Amino acid sequence: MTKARGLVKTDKGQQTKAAILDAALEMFLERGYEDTTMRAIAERAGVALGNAYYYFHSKEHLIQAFYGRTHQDHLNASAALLSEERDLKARLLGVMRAKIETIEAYHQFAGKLFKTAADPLSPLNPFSDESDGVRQESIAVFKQVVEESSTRVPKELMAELPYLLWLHHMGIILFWIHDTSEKRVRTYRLIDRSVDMITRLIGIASNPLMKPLRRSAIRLITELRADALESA
Amino acid sequence: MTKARGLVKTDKGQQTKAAILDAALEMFLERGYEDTTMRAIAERAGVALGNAYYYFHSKEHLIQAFYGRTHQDHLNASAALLSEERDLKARLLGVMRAKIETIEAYHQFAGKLFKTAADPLSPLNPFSDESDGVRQESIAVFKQVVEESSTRVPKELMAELPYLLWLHHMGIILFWIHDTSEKRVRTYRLIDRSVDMITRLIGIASNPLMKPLRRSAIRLITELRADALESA
DNA sequence: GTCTATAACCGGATAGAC
DNA sequence: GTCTATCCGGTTATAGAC
Repeated sequence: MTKARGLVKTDKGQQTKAAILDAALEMFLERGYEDTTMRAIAERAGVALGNAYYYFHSKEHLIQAFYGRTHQDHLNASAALLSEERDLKARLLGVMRAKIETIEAYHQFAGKLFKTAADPLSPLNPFSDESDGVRQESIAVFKQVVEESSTRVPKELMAELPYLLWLHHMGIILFWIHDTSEKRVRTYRLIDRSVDMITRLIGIASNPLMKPLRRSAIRLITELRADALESA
Repeated sequence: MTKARGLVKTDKGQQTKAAILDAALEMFLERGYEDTTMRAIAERAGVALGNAYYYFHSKEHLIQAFYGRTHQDHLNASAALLSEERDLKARLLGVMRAKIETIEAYHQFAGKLFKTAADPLSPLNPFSDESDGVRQESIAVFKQVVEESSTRVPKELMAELPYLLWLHHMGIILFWIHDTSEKRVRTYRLIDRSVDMITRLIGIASNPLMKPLRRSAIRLITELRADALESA
């Protein structure tokens, strides 16, 4: 209700905003999030400190661009696989590996990033309203992974599966943040194993005998999703 | 290896440290974590600002006391149930509800707390070495939940189940942090539903026909646990 | 109304005297 | 072990230019 802030109208404004953003992402990569001051960002971008705040509510808001940027990278990196491969397991595996590959460069400051994202009140929180757009797009990728695969999934499960896979992917990222192994081998191993488990579980859950359990599980997930997103 | 800080030797030191801690926890409850300044804590404790930092490396370190305190509360709140009830589902349900009840008073600043705990480099991180003691004790509660129940669990599953239940409990807390519903009804509902699912899954996983899947799952969990704790 | 710049404020953290 | 003085950086207020 207050802020016209960030709603840039002029060309010059666009350029200024982009300059600030570029400077920020550059410096985050160079020296990490916490060691990059707003003053330094403003200086590199060639604007005054107050001006940076005119375009970005806070330092955290600069990170939102990171989401969008890496998401786009991820889409590009996954596109070929998703159009060629039809096996569900291979699709999921490929998409997850691509995800880690696209964010790998940011590993050193991902911890700080995650830290701010974990705050329920932060706009960066993946469950928050402000993250809705990115989250929807991210879930959509997993929807595509399943829908355009050769695997048949019961309709009721299909309704929740993309969200579940997105949750799984968030868990993998959490693990990756903590993973200090060389070349992130542990994360990749975890991906291999968990994707294997998931595809097997989907198979089992699709068995008609599992219907009662499946219904309970789906009710659980549906509520979980509704609640998590509503209260965020 | 560096710091003698916080290693209190004298009686007077003990008292000062305790005074600071009490003042801090009081004020966190009264006005929340972020609205409580170190200056205000020092003032209420009757010491100088610098002195508070002599005893606690940072504001975050004041929170560690919170862990110990609520864990003890949780143990007390669960003791009666654990000695009387033998049904696994009832035991797990009781322990989980007791957990939320014991931390409910801190809900308003739990978000900030979680935020710092999410940082891989923070000593408050539940996977960190510094948290090892509390984590072990916490996992031990779930070990007791299963072992002293009337349910038989395959040995290989039994080895990982306490850790899994602890992970589930961390997930519930994460949900609770984001839960703004009245009386936290959503969290309690999630507990009911997820505990129901878990006990059913244990039943299914214990079926001999499930052995191959069970083995895969257990291998996944074992590695996950080893990696998460080693790289922390 | 759109944008820029300067000067403060505030609170976490540290230095160093006693 | 305790204090005072100070730094530092995120954030805000405000004045004004286009």
